[in-house]
Amino acid sequence: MTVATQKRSTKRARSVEARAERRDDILSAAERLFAEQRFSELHMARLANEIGLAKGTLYLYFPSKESLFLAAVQRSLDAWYAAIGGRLSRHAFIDPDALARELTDALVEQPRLTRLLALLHTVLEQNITEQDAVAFKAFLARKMGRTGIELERLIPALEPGQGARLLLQVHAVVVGIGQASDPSPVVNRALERPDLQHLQMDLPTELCVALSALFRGFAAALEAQGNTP
Amino acid sequence: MTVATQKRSTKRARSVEARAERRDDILSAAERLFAEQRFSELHMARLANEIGLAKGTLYLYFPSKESLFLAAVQRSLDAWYAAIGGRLSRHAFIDPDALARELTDALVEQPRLTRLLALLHTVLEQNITEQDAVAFKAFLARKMGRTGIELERLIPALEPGQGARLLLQVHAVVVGIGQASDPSPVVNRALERPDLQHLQMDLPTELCVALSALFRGFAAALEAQGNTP
Amino acid sequence: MTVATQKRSTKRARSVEARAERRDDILSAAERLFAEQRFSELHMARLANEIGLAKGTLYLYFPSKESLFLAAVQRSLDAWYAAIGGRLSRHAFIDPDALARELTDALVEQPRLTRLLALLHTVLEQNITEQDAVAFKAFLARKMGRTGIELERLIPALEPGQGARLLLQVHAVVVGIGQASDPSPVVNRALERPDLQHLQMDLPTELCVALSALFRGFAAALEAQGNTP
Amino acid sequence: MTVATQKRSTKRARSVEARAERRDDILSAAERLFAEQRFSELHMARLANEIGLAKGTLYLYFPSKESLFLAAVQRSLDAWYAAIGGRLSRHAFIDPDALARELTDALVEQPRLTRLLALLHTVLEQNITEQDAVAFKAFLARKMGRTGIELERLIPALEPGQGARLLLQVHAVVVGIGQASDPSPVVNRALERPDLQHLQMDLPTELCVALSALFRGFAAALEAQGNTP
DNA sequence: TATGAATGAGTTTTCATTCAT
DNA sequence: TATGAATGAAAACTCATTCAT
Repeated sequence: MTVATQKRSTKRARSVEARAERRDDILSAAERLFAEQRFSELHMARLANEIGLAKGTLYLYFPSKESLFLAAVQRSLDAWYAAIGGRLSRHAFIDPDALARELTDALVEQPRLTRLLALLHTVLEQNITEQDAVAFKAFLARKMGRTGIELERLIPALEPGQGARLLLQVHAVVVGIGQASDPSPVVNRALERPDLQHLQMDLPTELCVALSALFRGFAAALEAQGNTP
Repeated sequence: MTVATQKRSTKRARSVEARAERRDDILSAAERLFAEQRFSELHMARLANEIGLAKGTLYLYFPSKESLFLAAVQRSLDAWYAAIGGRLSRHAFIDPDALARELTDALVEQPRLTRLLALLHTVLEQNITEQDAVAFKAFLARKMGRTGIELERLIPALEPGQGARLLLQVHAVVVGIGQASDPSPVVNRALERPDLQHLQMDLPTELCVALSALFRGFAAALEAQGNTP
Repeated sequence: MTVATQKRSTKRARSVEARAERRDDILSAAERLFAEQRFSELHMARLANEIGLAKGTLYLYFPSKESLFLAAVQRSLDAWYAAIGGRLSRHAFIDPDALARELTDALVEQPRLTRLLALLHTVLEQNITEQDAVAFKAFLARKMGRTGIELERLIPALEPGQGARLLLQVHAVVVGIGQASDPSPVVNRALERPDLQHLQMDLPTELCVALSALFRGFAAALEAQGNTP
Repeated sequence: MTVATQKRSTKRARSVEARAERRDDILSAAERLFAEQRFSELHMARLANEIGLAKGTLYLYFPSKESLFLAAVQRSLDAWYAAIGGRLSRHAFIDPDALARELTDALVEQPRLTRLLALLHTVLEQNITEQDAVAFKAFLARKMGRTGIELERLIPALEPGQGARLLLQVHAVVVGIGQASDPSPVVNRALERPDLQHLQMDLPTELCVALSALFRGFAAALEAQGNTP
């Protein structure tokens, strides 16, 4: 199917940079292959082969398959938050629709993130060490905190801390719509039937609508609260 | 050759009613045990044993483990929609907060539904026949269609068909927040740390907030649209 | 595939004759289905369904699947020996070629016998009671004894007892060529290749050649022995 | 997730030779154990354990149980043909009895071959890939072709191609008599009864007689044909 | 560092047979 | 007799991970 890239260079990664680069290669390959195959179907052997490494070598960079994919999730989330940061910094204030659009556009640039996020709850978080869990969640808290503050800057109605909370809900919505819009092949075929087509969800469209509504509603609720304390 | 060393036989379900009842017993047990153990840890043997049946008997009622749990999801969803129907029918009109509250309350009455829903995308829909997928999605379409119309009655701003679409988003939100609020034990422990506590999500609270915002925002968007066509 | 005959008459077989007839129906169905499906793929449920009986009913007639098929083998062997008897009785003496032809022709009239015989050694005789084994072998001894005597009548060179012994070898040859000429679908496909076609064996042709050679050689050996005692 | 609790590791077969040797060890063990236990009773676990390997390791050498035993059949057949080749090369010409004796003696040196051959038709050839089937049959064609030519040299009456054909029949006879002379324990007990003893077949004796007759008859038929064309 | 041979835990599903009805 | 619901034993194979080289 996918031809083994087999770089056959397989030089030893001696320097720190070389190691970091190889680690990144692994994550990229994992991300790429994961777009084609489900987690359980994507074997470490295939991944190693794709990169031109031996199976054992992967374990010099990641202690487990779960840990490897957790790193991939993290990397992809990182990129998303970076993209969001860049986009938001260009606004002085922003209305719900525009914010939803920015987040959605930033997500579309990371087309593999949603699949990876779906792994998070159902697979990865079931099979990692507490240490990894803490590290990942701390990373998430950091990113959300930072971007939350940015949101609070853009949406005056948001009080301190509510930006991050809003982001938690954004996450949930991304996960939910992400899963609904990425059905398995079998389900996909079922949803092609005329009478079931309206159950299909297009990720960008629906996500933008949902986020927009969420932001609008959130703001409205806060204003209502604010007006009638 | 294969000797069946009968131990103690359960009463035979010969009538149609008895069969339906036994099927229901199986689903109830599956639901109950699934609240304790993850899907992959919940073996058919344990399930059978719990009910006092032999493993093979389960397969007289469901062709596979996946199919069994799909039926459990369906039953639980059915109950949720029934509860929603009952609750909504008592309103002539409804505001976003109240609607969010009703849906949330109805969900809280089905505490196992969210976990089952999380299975849907990641496990069940990967391993079922197209026929089962069609049946399940048709069931979903029916329920959503009916309840969608009810929503359109309660929220005048909703045009025909938008009730069901809104429900698709409700589903996504339920799935997303459901997963976020039901972390694995390891993650749970991580989230107990002071600096990570704010990542915890309480299902009823957050769901109600999110749905309320969603409805409010949806209505607002529609009105905005309606006012400036 | 094969449409369930579903006689739905399913009258109770009260008289002895009715029982015998039903037993025969079962054997006929077993033989017929066994021509389509290998032993392990031919389930008792399918067999029962084909006849329009319930699974359990089969066990009122045969104590086990193996026993059922052993009876089928026996019935088919019986028919073969009957056919042979009829054919041989029409000769006063016979030459090797003609004898081989008669046996082969008699076998061709029982096209399912060879498959059943292949079951005998590898499956049935591994899983029957000693009692059944004795009964079957005694039956075989009876048939072979009788026909052996007939052979001794037709081939003067044969001394008493050698007819039966010759038949044992005939059996072996029938089994061996029977298996070789009835390859599995996969092997069949392999044997269609030009360079492998010469490994194909046509049962009637090869059997006749082999038996003819066997008889001719047997007679020659005896004569050689007889001439130089 | 899946923790590999290494116990004691066998020496790793890294070189090509070491791998070939290990493969051979596996085949030898399989052959040896198969003399004691029927195919279905001989579990891969037992086999692995016997060699001091883990189950999984077997699958590094053979893709399936069937494929493993097919290789065993092939190896054993190979040895038989080698033995035959050696024996026949010592003759300038040969009479039927002597030929039968050589083949029988060569077979007796491979006491496990007949059992393995019985597997071929009933089990192995039902469960292999077409590719494996082709490879095996091609191997067989090669061996038979070579030995067939040898036969044609030794038996002048044989025309080109008839040596191989004769070998096909030899195969069939070996299979048939092999099965008849290797009854299951139960049948064996039945055949110990005085009135059934004459159904017992002694492999070397009966095979030699049958082959001798076959060759003699074959030659006679050819001569008859040759004399009266 | 890299390799890849070796490890071994882990579980659904089938189907001949039984027996309550 | 007939039914068919219930029984439960049974085993090959995968693949993440390890570790000798």
